[in-house]
Amino acid sequence: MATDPLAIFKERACALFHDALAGMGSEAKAVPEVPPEGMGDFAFPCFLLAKELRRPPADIAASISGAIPQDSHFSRTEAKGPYVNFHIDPAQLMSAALSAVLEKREDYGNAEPTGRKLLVEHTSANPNGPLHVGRARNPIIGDTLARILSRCGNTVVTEFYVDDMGKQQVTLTWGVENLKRAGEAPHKPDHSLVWYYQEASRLMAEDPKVLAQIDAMIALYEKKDPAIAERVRKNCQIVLDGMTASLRRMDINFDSFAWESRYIFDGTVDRVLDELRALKCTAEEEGALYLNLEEFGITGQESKFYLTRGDGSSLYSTRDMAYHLDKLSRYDRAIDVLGEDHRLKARVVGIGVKLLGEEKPIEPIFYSFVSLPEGKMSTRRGTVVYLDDLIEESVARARDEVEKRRPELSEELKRGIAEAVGTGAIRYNIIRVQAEKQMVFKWEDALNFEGNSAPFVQYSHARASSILRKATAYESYDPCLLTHPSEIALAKGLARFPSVIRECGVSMSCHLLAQYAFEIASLFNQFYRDCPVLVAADENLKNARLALVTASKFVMLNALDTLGIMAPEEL
RNA sequence: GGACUCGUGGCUUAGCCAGGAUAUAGCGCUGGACUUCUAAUUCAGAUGUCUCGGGUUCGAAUCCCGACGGGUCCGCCA
Repeated sequence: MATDPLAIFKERACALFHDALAGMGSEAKAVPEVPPEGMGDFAFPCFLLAKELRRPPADIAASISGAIPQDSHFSRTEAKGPYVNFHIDPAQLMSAALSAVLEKREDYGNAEPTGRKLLVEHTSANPNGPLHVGRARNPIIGDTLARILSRCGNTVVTEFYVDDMGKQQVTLTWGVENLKRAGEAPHKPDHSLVWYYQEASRLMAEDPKVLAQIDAMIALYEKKDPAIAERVRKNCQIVLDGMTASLRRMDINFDSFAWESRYIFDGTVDRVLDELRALKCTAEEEGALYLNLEEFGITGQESKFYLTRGDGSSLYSTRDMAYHLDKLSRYDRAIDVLGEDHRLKARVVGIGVKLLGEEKPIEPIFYSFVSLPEGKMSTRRGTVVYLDDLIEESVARARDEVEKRRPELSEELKRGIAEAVGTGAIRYNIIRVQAEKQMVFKWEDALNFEGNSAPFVQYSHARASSILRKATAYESYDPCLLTHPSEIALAKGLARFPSVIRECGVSMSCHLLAQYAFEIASLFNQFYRDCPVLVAADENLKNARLALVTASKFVMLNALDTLGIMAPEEL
């Protein structure tokens, strides 16, 4: 059974079009496009054929259209200017869409298994304080992408790369071990520890003795001192636990954690350095090994890329090369979700990994920063909006709305709805924007529950659920009874879901899925307005509409699930 | 200074990779729809030199070059 109900129509249209074209003596191939509203379902442009056949495009379209025989899949095919447009027979489409969704249900939209195992590395934030809204774009993109790629038939593993070797983590540990906090500490561990990091950073900047102590700790750490490693890791783990707790609330979970220090302590970084040292494109300068980037097309001041310090100790990107070699040996594809500040580094790590003999590429996805209206966010300076505060605020606002709209619901139900709406709205509002566009964080946008938002989709899903709750189960349905334009438009939308998932996976972009979810919800709302279900004219029409409602509910559910957003039965 | 990236109604945004038929939507604005399966909904209307200038093309929001504006990077930090 076909997973994609549109595929059979598309193939048929292509075959008919090319048969007609062959009849005119042309071997040319044309790819169908999606025409504007009301002009059918597949459009074949005839511009490219104009040159070969030496006739105007509109002429060719008319001839081809005339040569296409009547076909049961299509209600009509017509030439419209320079295009040949195919209109899918609405009854056939309705039938194909409904049977595809109702057969696959929760799995509708999933592709056949590829047999490939992928790793999506995301978040990987320095464990020196709680996640802020700027960084939150990373886990939301990463988790959504993992869900999309999984529906595309891959086995997907998500991983958090824990940077436990950085100066920031040592600074945090120095703070925890040397500073005494006055007053009450915040309850959540990451929020409690960030004070030590901020305070230690401040002291380090004004007091050279503090700086010296921290530098001494770093030196010891780099000599692979196990005791200090344990002290630093302990604090990293505490902050990490706080971060993952916040993310869990948005249904973001990690399958594994890779600790940066591991690659130092188990000797893989040393092996990587030995191999790099032997290459022609590396050289040393006062004991420091560097990679000459000029021959890779990266010129200017950044053409010398340092791999070690003068004392031979490794640098961040070198350790990243070791990590990526390990990843690529374990998985068929390695995808990294990275902030735009990592663009150059990611390129260099990619070059390094290739030089070290790895054939598979690292596939980075970049996103631009989320800033505040008054400037960029910084944990060190404390100019941030913490993710936890945003979640609290969003859930509280959702709670107010539920209280206002559904006072009769039980306490437990209201709490569950507020949580789903509050966290869903955050995920949606971040994922709906293309990753590479920069965003300015505004509370009013982040807490938008109307229009293009998660609650809009959740609300439509709840409406569908409500109808199904009140209806008695139908035995069978006749898709031919569904002929209202709103019903047809909705069915066409439902039929598109598998190709939307595929497109998101191929282009590795998540914002298209949010847009699709919104479109389906909007189509469902129009159907809801135009076509009464429970009080339909007769029993047969009611059953057919119940089938359409059921299918719509599954598609909205699947789209929301792929976006990592809960779909409550009631709102 | 060099490199990368983004620039689409008042605000936010899709389309750009694979150029083609009236540029997608949301917010906001004006006006309408709750005796109707949940109005977090819906309908109508106003709002655009697709940053600017060149080029390629029968045809450019889309490709190329240049400029301008925002962001980011250019450390033996991470």
